[in-house]
Amino acid sequence: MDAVQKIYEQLPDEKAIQIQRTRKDFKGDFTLVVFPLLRITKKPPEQTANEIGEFLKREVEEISDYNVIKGFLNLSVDNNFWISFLNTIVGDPDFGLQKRTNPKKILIEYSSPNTNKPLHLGHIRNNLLGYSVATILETQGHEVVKVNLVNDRGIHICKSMLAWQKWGNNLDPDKADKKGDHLVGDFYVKFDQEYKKEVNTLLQQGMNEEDAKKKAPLIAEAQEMLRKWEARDPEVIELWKEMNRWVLDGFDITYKNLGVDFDKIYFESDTYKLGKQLVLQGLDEGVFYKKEDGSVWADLTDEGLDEKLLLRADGTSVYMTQDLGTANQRHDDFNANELIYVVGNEQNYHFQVLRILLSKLGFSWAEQIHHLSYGMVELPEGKMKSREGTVVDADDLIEEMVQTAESMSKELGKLDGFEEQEKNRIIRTIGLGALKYFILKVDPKKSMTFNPKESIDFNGNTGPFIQYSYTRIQSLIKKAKDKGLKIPEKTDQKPKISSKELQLIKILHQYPEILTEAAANYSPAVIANYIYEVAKEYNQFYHDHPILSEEKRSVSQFRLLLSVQVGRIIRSGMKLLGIDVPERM
RNA sequence: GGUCUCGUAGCUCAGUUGGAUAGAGCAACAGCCUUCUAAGCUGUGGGUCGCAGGUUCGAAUCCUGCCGGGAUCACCA
Repeated sequence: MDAVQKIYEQLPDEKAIQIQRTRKDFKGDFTLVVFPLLRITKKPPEQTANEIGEFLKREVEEISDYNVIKGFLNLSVDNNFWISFLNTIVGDPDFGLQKRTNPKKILIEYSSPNTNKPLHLGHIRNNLLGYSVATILETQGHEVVKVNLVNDRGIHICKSMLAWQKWGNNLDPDKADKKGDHLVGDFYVKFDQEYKKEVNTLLQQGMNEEDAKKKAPLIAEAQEMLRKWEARDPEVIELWKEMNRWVLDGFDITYKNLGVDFDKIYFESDTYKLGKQLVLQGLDEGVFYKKEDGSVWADLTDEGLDEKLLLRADGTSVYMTQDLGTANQRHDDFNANELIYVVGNEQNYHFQVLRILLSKLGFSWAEQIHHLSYGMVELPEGKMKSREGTVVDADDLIEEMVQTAESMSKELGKLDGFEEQEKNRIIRTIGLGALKYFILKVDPKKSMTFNPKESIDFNGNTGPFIQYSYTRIQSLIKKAKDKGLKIPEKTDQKPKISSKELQLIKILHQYPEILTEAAANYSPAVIANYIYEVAKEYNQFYHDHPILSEEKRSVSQFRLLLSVQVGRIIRSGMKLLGIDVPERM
């Protein structure tokens, strides 16, 4: 910008300075797009570019050369700059981590399971996204609180409980030799089957469908149970506590396998009454209104939306009421600057309304609520439907991935010479790495297709490929040490560097930008795709250039240094995604 | 029907927020194991960026309208 001012004696608009990375097929590192500057220079694009380029080459030390193609001024940065950049980052183990002067306190809610069935593929996407975004924000210097709101009450919970009472034969997870969440899920399915039978019978007796669904004895019993639960009936409460414990123990295992965790777990049974007070307050203030039957509503037609029910005629809450309450409570509990909800895109409307209602109630922090909306996970055959048994169970899937990792590794002879225990750890890391990476590399907001067969692929743009690149670097470092080759802290000499080495350094240079972008968009996918690029670039470089050759020691040292740094970037990037990398594989 | 969202190679996905000749992997085909791990590397073929307009020096990207898929518009959570 200064350059433009000096040459043309006029300060350009900040927006008019467009500097970007030069495309691969052109010579240069950074490109200045001169089109926006023509208004000031009043000269043809090429002449303008040449004038600026000449000036920069003369005045700025780091810029070694330039070339002009049409309206693009490609600037080449001196190799010494890249070498000293590499030296700098090697000396900074926290390279890329932002030290913010004004860190935010960010609360992120994710997972939010129901305690009537086990976790499935959709939950996996949710959990991985939530955990990863939390880690990314932390590295950006923010204080992050991870929260899980467990939906542990309601009619669906009663359905499982009722089925257990009727057909459970006092079975528990130990006796059934089954994870508790799966056992309870079985009863949920059982309920639905029996309920359907009843509805069919009623239909055959000539009842219409709507009535039959309402009048079936089982649903009536479940509703009765819910009433008892709300009245704190001791027997029901005890059963409820026990079965929830089974499920939660089961979830803990799945969470542990996925490598996710929480700072605080909320239970809906504790919070479901919140919000009513807020609504009544809003009613007093005239923000909401009451209908003749006594129900309370919000009028959102000004915003282009419908009316929204907040309290039923009998004074009980709905989902939205609760969410108003929990949002408020959370804001009070943590005084967070930002609240992120990781929730599927089927609730986009809900969160749109939630934000509007909170601001209508006068909460200034309403705008700090972010809905991290993610798309459905579909199977090649179509959508997953729990009732039709086409869900992919989380535990089954994890197990399947690990088993595939095992058989692939065996086939390739990768596991020879490992202790049993270490072998198991490695195949777990790889199997889960494949699964996690497959899910995280896709832009969160897009719905994605999950093909179980393809996801287990370990070649190409996959987690195992990246893990593999990392372990090769580790092995390289070890072998270098064994050979007595010292890994340099930095390189003081000025080695001649090849184009591939340069390219790698330039890619590493982008790391901080990538982190910022990922944090701003709440998108681990940005990092995933970047790490793949690093790993791929490294593999190509690695293939072309032997590093440990005796005769070219000085060159080798530099390459070793570069390898170490690539390894660090891969490891930290994978950590941000919540994916482990093995030291050897 | 209203609102939101997505549409890029046969398949799964990127595309640095408006820049240059559109990028990977898988699948197909042809090569590469005396270098440190071949879970790798090299090459070939494959595109009307859903369609049509508009905005401007310049559009996969922004605006409008169609077409197609998905979500949502519950006194379910």
